[in-house]
Amino acid sequence: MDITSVSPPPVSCRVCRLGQFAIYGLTATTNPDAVNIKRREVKTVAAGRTFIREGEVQTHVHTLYSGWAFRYITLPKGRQILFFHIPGDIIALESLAFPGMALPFSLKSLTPVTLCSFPVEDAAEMLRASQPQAVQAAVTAQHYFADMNRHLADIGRRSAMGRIAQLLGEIESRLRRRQLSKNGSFDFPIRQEHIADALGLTTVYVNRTLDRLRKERFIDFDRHRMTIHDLKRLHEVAEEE
Amino acid sequence: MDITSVSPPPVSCRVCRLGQFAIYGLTATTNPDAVNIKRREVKTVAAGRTFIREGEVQTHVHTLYSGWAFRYITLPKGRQILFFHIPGDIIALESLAFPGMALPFSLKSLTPVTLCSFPVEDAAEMLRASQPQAVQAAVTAQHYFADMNRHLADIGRRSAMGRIAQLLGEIESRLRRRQLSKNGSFDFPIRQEHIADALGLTTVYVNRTLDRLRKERFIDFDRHRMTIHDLKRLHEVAEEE
DNA sequence: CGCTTCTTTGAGTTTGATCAACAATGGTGG
DNA sequence: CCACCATTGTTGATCAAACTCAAAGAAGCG
Repeated sequence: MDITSVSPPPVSCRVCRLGQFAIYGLTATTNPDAVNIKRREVKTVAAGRTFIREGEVQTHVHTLYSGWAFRYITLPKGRQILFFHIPGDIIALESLAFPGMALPFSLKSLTPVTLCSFPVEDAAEMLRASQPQAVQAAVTAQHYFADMNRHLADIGRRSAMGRIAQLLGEIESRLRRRQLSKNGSFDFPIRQEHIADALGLTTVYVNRTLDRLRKERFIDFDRHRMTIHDLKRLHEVAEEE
Repeated sequence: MDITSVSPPPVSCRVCRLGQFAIYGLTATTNPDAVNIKRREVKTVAAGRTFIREGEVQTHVHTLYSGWAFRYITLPKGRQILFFHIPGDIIALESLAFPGMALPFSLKSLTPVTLCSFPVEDAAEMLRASQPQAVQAAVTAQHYFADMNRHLADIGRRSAMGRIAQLLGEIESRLRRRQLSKNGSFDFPIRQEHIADALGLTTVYVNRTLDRLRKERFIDFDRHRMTIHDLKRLHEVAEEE
């Protein structure tokens, strides 16, 4: 892993606002010290760094404590972004499900990033220690795999407009669950190039489509912030196109 | 499950040519009777039937003993085919990885299909009983999830020509590993409509593209059989477009 | 043989890509 | 604080890929 620096004194898991959303969320709520003990490292990564490379075997799973990152595959024709990670996400979940697995994708930071890292075996033990926690973790993993199916379908069948509306809607909904979106307005460090790489479009066309969405008052944005004016209407666009 | 009829006297797993390719393949090779004992049912399904529906919880995992099927999601805009299953494939692998999970997709038969079904718990036990078998099964599952990532990338970034070449190449390679393709020639019960639904194209355009591949002597086909004349060249097309 | 499901072909249209500038933004060092 | 540079975003013109609509041929099946 490409670590830029070790972060300032780690906050105790006891006061972490994001732990409840992590894969060990139940434990984080009922017994934060149990999480704190397992957390071996807190790492920071500068913006724009590939900090996990395709083919690596991960000894740790990571909770994205702050910042955004994305998961991608490199293809002859360019890169395909598979997923955008927001604060509270678990990274390298598959290393937990399949210990020893070589990851089939890389990870790159969009912003400076802070990761809380747990040895795979310790994380697994934490889940095993509590039946309800194990169930919750399994549900998270299921959602995650089901989402992959859906994403595949989204790319295959929707127009540029529909795909972008869908992506924005999905990101907003994930941020909202973490209390990181207020009234449809949220930090948005994704550049148009990344949207293009995630949806199989060109940057130019992403720009024109975003412009249409802006002109038609669906959304507003500048380089740092996105605001969705009418989530329901945006959702309709996503469904219909 | 939508069972059309119970099949004729089940063949013993001892003489099954496909068991070695299943998720319990190692056990099937070293101790076929252990597999036979766990196999509770052999079912047949007529062609063109949806035999597992989205949202169902599976009590069994199934090995596709004969015939082809596909996995799909229904969307407002039509269906998205996620995967084509060939003989020897495991169906509903995720029910084994996550017992009790509601499947996020449906399954439909392309041809008449025979399934060997194992209670989830028995299958899990069979894997646990042998360390090397457990490892092999985990590897299979990993490949499977990695393939999903790749498929997503394929749809996003390739032209119609590239996608079709890629799909044909991948199917041929999977069939070959099961000794179901000889010299690039194999049974092919997939209709052009299914290719379209898998790749996010229209049937008409799939037809024109297949026609181009035929005219340029990459492939030959009629309704039942596909022949790939030069696998390497087809692979190049898949990579480049 | 008659019906249904698939495949094939034609003509015209739309979506999104390509190529090429140029403008705005956000650091950075001086 | 300003000048400079590297990214990122915006716009125009043109082109190609893929879609739509429509209709006619094969194939397969009862």
